Amino acid sequence: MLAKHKFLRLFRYYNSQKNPNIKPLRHLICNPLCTATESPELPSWIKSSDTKNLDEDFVIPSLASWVESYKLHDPSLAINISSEKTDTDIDRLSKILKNRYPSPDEVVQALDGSCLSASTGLVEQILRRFSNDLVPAVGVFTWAKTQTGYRHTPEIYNSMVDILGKGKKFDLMWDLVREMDDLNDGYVTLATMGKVMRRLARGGKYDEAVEAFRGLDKFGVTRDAMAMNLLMDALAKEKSVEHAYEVFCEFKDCTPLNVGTFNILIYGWCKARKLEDAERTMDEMKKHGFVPDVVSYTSFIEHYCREKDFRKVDELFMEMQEKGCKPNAVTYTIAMHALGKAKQINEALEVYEKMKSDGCLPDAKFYSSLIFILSKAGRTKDANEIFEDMKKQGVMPDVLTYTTMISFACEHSREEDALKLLQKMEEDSCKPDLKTYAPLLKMCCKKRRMKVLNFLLIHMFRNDVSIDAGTYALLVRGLCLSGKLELACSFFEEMVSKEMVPMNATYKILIEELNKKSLGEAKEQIEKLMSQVKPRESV
DNA sequence: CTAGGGTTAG
Repeated sequence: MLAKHKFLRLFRYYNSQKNPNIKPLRHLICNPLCTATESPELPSWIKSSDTKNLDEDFVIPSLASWVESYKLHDPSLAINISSEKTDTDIDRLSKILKNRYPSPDEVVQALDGSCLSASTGLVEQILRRFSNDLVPAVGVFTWAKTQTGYRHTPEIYNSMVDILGKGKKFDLMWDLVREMDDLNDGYVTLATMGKVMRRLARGGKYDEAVEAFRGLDKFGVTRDAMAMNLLMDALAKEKSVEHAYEVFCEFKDCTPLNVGTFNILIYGWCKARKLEDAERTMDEMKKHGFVPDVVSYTSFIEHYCREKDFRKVDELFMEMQEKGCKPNAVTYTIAMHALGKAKQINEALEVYEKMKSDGCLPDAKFYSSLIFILSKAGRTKDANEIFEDMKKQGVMPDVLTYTTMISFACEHSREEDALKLLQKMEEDSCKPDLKTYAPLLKMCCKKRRMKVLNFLLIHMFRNDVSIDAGTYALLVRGLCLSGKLELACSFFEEMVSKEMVPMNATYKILIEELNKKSLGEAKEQIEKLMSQVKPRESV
C-alpha cells in the first residue's frame, strides 16, 4: 500500500500545481512502496514513458479522481489531510530553533520542554529548511524519534543521511545507516546508499565510496547495474572519471551492464577533456553489443561545443542523422547555448529553426537557454517575447526559466521586475531555489537595499531554502563592497557557527575592509573566529 | 537520478 506520508506529499503536490510536471509525480509514485495491489490502480499515464506533452486539463482531473478514490480506500487519511493545514507547528518549532543552541542535545532538551508533537510532514519540512544547518536538523531528528506514536519514514532517514554527508559528518552518516539497518525493516535501500556514495565521492573519499558499493549486500542491497551506475556517476561527476573507470574494469564481468554504464563513462571522459578515452569507451560499448544512443552523441557534441569547434558539432549532427539517431531537446539546447555564449547569436537561432523543422518540441530548459542567450546579447525585448510565447506554446516556465529572467532583471538593476518575477513564481507554484535568490541578494547588497535583503531572507526561510556556504560568501563579499561591515561580520559569524569553512577570499576581503575602516576590535573578533574553524576533515 | 545552469571578479 502507498505509504501515508507519500500520499500526503502527492496530495499537497496536486493541490499546489497549476502546471503539472510529471517527473516529480513519477518519482513520488513509481517505487516499490507504492506498487502494492490494494491501492486503487494508478492512472496509466503516470507509468508511460512519454512524460512530456501531457496537458494540464488532462492530468489534474485524472490525478484528482485517483486521490479521491485513495481517500475512500483509506479513510484515516482524511484526518491527516485536515491536520496538514496547521502550519503553526512549523512556525513554533522554527522559533525555538532560532535560539541557535550549540548542540543537538540542547535542541532536544528545548523541544522536550515544548508541547510540540512530531509528525512526518513537520520533520520533512524542518529537514529541508535546515538542510545546511546540522545542529537543528540533527536535534529535531533525534527529538522526533523519542516521541510516542511517531516513527521516521525511510525517506526522512535518507534525508538525514544526505544532510550528514553534505556536512561531511561521515562517521555520523555511517552510524545512521547502521541504525537504519538495525531496524530490520528494509530501511536501507539503494536510495540510501546512493546518497552515501555520492556524498563520499563529493568529499573526495573515492575509495570509501567504492567500499560502500562493495559492501552493499551487507545492507541487503543488490549490486546490480543501477547501483553500479550510481557509483560510477557519482565518481565521474566529482572529477574522478578515472575512479569510475576502475570500478567499471573491476566489476564489468560480474555485474550486468547497460547503455547507461557506458554513457556515464563517455560523459565523464568528455567532461575531463579526455576525448581519446571517450572514443575508446564508445568502441568498447559497441564491442559489448550496445548501440550508441542520443545520450552518447550528445556528450561528444557538448565536448566540441566546449572547444568551440562548431564545424565538428555539425559533423556530429550529420553522423547522427546517418545513423538514424535523432537529436532531442537536450542536444539542441547544448548546441544553441554554446553558439550563443560564443556570441554567434544568429547561428544559435538557426539551431532553433532547425530544431523546429526537425519536429523536435522545445521544453522549459530549452526556452531558458534561449532566453539566456538573447538576454546576454542585449536583446531583452526578444527574451521577454520568448518568455511570453513559451506559455502560449503550452510550456510553463520552470525554476530555471524564472531564475534566468530574474538574473537579467537584477543585472540591469530592474529591481521591481525582479521582485515581481519572484512573486509570479509563487503564483505559479514554482519553488525558488538558492540559485534563484543569489542574483537578488547580490543586487540588494550592491544597491544597499537592506530592507529588501531582509525581506528576501525571510522569503527564503518560508520557502525552506537553507543558506549554503556559497550564499554566505556572496553576502559577505557583497556587503563588504558596500561598506555594510557590521552585517558582513554577522553573516560571517553565522556561517562559522554552522561549521562551514569560509573560503580564503571571503575571509581576506572582510579583514581588508575592516582594516581600511580601522575597526581593530571587530577584526580581532573575526580572526579569532577563523582560528577556531576546524580544518576540513581530511583522509 | 545516463546528457542541457549562467555560479565567486569591476
